[in-house]
Amino acid sequence: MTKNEIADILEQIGTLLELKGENPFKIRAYASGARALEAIEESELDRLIAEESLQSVKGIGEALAQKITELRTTGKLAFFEKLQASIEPGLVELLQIPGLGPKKIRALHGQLGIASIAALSEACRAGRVAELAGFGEKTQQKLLEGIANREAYGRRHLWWDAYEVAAQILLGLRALPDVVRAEHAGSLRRGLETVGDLDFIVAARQVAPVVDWFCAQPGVKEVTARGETKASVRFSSGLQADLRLVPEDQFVFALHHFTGSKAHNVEMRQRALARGLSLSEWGLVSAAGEGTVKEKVGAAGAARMVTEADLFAALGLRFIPPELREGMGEIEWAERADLPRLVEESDLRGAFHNHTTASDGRNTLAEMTAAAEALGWEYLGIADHSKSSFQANGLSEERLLRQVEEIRVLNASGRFRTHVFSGTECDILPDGRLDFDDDTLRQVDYVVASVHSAFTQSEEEMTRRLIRAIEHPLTTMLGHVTGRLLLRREGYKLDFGKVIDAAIAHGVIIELNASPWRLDLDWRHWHRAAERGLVCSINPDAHETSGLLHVKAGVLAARKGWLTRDAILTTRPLKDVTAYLQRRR
DNA sequence: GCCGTTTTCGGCCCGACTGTTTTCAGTCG
Repeated sequence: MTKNEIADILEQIGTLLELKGENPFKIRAYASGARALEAIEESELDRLIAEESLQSVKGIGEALAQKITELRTTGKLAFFEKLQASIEPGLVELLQIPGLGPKKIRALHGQLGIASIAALSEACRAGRVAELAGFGEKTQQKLLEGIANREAYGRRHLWWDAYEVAAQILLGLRALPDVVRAEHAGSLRRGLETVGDLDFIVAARQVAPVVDWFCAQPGVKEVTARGETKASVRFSSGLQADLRLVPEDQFVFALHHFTGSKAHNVEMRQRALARGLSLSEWGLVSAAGEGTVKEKVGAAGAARMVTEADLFAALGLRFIPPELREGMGEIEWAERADLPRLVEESDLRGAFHNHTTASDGRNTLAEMTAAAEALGWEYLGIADHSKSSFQANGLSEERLLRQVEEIRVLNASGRFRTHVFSGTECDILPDGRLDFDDDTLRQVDYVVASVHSAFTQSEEEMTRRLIRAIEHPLTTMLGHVTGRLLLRREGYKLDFGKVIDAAIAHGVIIELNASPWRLDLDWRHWHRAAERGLVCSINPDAHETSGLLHVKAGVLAARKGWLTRDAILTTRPLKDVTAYLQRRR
């Protein structure tokens, strides 16, 4: 079991103990034990266990040392299993409702016997929750809203989660002997930040074995439809997946149709009609009803229609990448043949805004650097939290300066080919000031300024606050500008036009936070913003080594925002980035 | 459950906001 997996279990123990009403300090001991464990490197952990000296680590005592050792050596923990069995699983689920913490859940369970979201919903509607001490009408109403939101959100899934499932299925489909062509389609292929369901388009020599294989995928909870041309399944995660089987000569049309979006398809069909053609998922035919596309675009043209590029060409268009197919002007651009060459994952040479165990990350500076080196990155920016982010173990001035020194030593050692930039994710205080004084800020290579508090300010206050941070001469870039958490929390209210104008005027970068939960600033703003000169930085906001991979989601969002390599700082080589940052200091 | 030059028991412990209260508990980031 990896150290982060062990830390996860310590966290879960903390949560379960909270629900039991345990001593809060004991609960915190589990959380801080998890933090302490993350700050140890894997090889070091094995050495400490072998030497029975885990207790020498601050935050790990006798009890935690024993539990960590048991998990590392056996992969299990009897104490944890017993604890899990002693608590109704529905209570853990209740923690997902905003406004409900362990205390309130205990009251609901103890006094009303509520142990599931469904039971909570029923009790709220019956007015029984408002009658409890410590609860009231407003709380009851808020809980109902939270449950309703959760249900609405529950119908969609993060792109990243959907992609992980879809990528495996696509690989499997393509490996089947009967499959000629297979692609995924829908909002997943368009790289939308959330995905409703998965669509797979397959051309196969034989249908039945493909359908059988699809319905037998691991995690399939229910087969909701199963026929000659289509099968639908639902996974235990709630994610739905459709498989569509089409003849090989219709594959391109089906792929284009099911990739969408609806707005894009409507425009494409109108364009076809204007040329006397009719476009559908089945093909491109004469709109008069008689004859096929061969008579309209020539036999040679129809014979060549094996890729989407052929389909677009038949309508006088350059190929439109799926990410741009949102009905937001892409067809006019493709007609003029000047679609931008969108950024690609291979263009990236590094990333800023990453965390280590110094604040709330789960891997050490050396582990994060090694992971960046393994990705072939020329540079890695570290930006741990600043002092006001107590909840995230933000760094004081002293700890920040110590980290700057640690990074200087690491760079000088030549241990990694990847250069590390020292930075800070500096809180923007409610009045727009930064969390560190200028002397401290001048010690780091760059500053990511982010909001982590007072989310409920008015649009005017929040806009003024961000602009004040932008005007600070030492701000390099803004972090997750709206603070949204996809499917969980809306971003705060903001006048985007004013903030973007200010950023351009002061040469401040805005990050495209590539965390699959954020993807913030939203892709919908980027096309216009970049045209006006805004520079983007694709930042994974990684809190562990695997989080660096999230730049993949960031690149997709950037492509949806029409961004080219030139608009993105993190595609530039180390030499240029270094010069850029030095000009800003 | 962890910690310790006020040390083996008693303290640990950020601040804003909300909704419930009439001085504060619970939640959140």
